[in-house]
Amino acid sequence: MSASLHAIFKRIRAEGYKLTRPRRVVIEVLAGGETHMGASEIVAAVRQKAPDVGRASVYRALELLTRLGVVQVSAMGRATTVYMLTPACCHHHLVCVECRRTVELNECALRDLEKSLASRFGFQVQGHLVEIYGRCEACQDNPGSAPL
Amino acid sequence: MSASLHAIFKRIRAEGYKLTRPRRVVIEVLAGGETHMGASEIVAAVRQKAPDVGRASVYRALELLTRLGVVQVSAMGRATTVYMLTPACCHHHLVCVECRRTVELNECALRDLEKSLASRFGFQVQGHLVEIYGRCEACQDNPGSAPL
DNA sequence: TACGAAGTGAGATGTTGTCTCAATTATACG
DNA sequence: CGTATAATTGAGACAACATCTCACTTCGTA
Ligand SMILES: [Zn+2]
Ligand SMILES: [Zn+2]
Ligand SMILES: [Zn+2]
Ligand SMILES: [Zn+2]
Repeated sequence: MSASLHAIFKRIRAEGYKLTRPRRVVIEVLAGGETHMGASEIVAAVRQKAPDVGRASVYRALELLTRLGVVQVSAMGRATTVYMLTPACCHHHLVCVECRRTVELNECALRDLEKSLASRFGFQVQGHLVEIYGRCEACQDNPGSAPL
Repeated sequence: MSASLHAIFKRIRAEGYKLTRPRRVVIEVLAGGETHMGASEIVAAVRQKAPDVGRASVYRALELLTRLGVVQVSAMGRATTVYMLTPACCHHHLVCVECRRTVELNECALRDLEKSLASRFGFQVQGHLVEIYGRCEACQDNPGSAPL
């Protein structure tokens, strides 16, 4: 799925940042968990593996990793955000706005677009996020019955 | 840009919800403001137009409007979310992970994909969100200098 | 008019995110 | 391998954000 952990670690050092324990554990947790996790879930999982890691450091790590393009933040149609490792082999999300269930898509419609952006805007593309919203089959008849 | 306010109001009633003052004002604020606004900005703007509207109702309206596909929530690479009216004529975001500046794109690479999803997954597509992350020209040389 | 369902405002409460600062540690260099 | 040093950390205070409860209002319908 995502780039190997080793490659990510190397990347952090290459950018001039230290590869510290909090950063390493956050990455491992994201790699081992669900496709996307809330910040509090990440904090809990990190402290299970490394009880001495502070909450602030988890947030700081997530912020850095987002800047590096290693991690992506998404709202998934909600008020609070979730984090995920940026998938190397592109997967987009189909999100049901009623029940919040998601389906992962393995096709990508943006590769060509990305290339053209680099030249048109001088933009150094790190990755992209695509979320398609709607109602899943089950929720089309009984709207407003979101279980989550 | 987005569907006309009148069309949105009609839509709310058509779905069986009441068109109340909080809901109307939230929509007006989103239509009149920046392309995307944080929840607290929305609350402030709403209370300027209608001081008697409670914060909870603003959140409730945003939640409903998101379920209806009228509003989209996005993280824009940050820990806190922003809201925007779902653009009728598709615009995608190019987001700089360093300085948070964004560029709006007016092309859409997903229309065909959307159609095929409907048949393959029985999914009733309401809209989609595309964010492309990277570093803008100015931030490629001096990373970590985010002003915002 | 009486009813019930849907919606609301206020504020308590809970959750999430940020900040400060002394103490610690990863890395480069000798 | 120490040592120097700047980056990074943990703790907990703090601030912002989001949700929940509940009595009250609104509105369509009988
Ligand atoms: Zn659903
Ligand atoms: Zn893609
Ligand atoms: Zn930038
Ligand atoms: Zn599009």
